[in-house]
Amino acid sequence: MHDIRWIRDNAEAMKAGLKRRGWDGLKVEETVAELFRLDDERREIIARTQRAQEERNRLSKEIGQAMGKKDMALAEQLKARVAELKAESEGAGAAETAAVKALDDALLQLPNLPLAEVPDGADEHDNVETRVVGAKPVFAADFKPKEHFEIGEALGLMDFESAAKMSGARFVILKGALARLERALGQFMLDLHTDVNGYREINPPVLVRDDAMYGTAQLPKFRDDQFRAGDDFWLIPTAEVPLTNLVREEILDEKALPIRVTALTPCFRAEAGAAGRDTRGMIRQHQFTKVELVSITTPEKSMEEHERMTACAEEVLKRLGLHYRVVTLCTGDMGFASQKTYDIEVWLPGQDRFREISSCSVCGEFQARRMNTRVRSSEGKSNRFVHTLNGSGVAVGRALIAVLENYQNADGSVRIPDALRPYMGGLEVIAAA
RNA sequence: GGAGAGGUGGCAGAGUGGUCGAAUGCGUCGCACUCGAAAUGCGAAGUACGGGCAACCGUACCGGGGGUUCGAAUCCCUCCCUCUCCGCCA
Repeated sequence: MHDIRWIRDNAEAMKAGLKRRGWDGLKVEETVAELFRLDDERREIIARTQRAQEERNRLSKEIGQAMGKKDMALAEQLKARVAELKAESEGAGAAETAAVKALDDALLQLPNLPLAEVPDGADEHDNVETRVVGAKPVFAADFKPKEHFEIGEALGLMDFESAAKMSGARFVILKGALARLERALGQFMLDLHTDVNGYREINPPVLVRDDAMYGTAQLPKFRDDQFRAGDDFWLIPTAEVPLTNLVREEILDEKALPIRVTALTPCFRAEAGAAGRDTRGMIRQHQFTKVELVSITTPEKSMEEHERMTACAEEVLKRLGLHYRVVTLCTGDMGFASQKTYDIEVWLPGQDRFREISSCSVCGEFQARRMNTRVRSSEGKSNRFVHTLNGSGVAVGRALIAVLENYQNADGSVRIPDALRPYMGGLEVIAAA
């Protein structure tokens, strides 16, 4: 969420930012003009309400004093005057509430603005490859690497049909060694982030209320992408939601920052806008496991933290011996709350292309404003909003896909990467029973 | 699910209709004392919004929302949360 005062003072920067986000020029002008109108209205109403309230307070105090002096006649006279003001004052109060809400609703619809260094572009084709790490695995000349679902199904350990019977499309059942492989990947990543990368492990709720979803900006704009649980809860689409909301409505000590937390959770996504995309296999599921990284920092440290977080996620792939590249998302491809995003894309030989396996974003104070999370200032100055960052470290389901495709053998078996063997009871190869 | 007790500043904890943004203690910051520190003494300090070039003024905030009243931290309703007992449950 943006600060209306900042928008007032930096209208041109706001407009330019929205245009870089891909907004139509006319829509930008209309939107900003409407914000100004709502804010003018709001301030005028507030001023009016306050004047009315001031008068009421003053007279009420006089009533108290009159009664103290036992001057009942004066008190009654004053009461009559306050009663007259009352209706006016109440109407003004209601108008104020409505005006504040109207402005907030409009502000909640605005995406975060891209940083200057973010490349301009319309969609994923304009993302910029920032670095490439490792190399494609080498297969025999006459062997065409299979896709993960072919490998999994042939092994009899990946079952889409049974999943469809009980839950429908976009679900999968992993069995035996593949079920364990997914568990191994999650444990491995969590251990890496806690033991080596300095994150604190959290086991959070996966059901959250509206406020939390507003805090990280899944609501109000992306309601259709979410799963509802009962009347009160949402299923989290990512552990970013509970991890970031850990500090909602807090005023933090600067000494306590940075806060680095990680969690392994199931994630739930309706995939409403993705009909027909990635329907085969387990690339895009309604339910998947992900290890998430979240950092809360001071405004000064967030950019540095962004690089650090991305490196922490990359370390997962390095240790698994997977080939990947890091791309800087262009303005048109970034998420709603992000100022700058690195995607990590892992090489999938079966698909013969890179696919996203992690996304690391710095959100500036965008989420902190929504959550009202601040850092206490040392000397006299007013408290500032913290900066928030989130990144996948990494998506477990997609990591499993990557292991299957990169470590497959011509005979249909799959070698286990060294880093995972301790988590697989020493197993070296997954082969058909 | 049933019964009861609570939710007040960074923390603890008074306050049951008017001068209460709120006693007191702890913690924090400044000053004095001290070679220095501790102890002690004195003093300072909430957040947000509106107005103003500013000093400053005003409004709101005692878990959230609504109500009663001339006036609400205080009374009523409702929701959320915490605790105790009972029931149920992985």
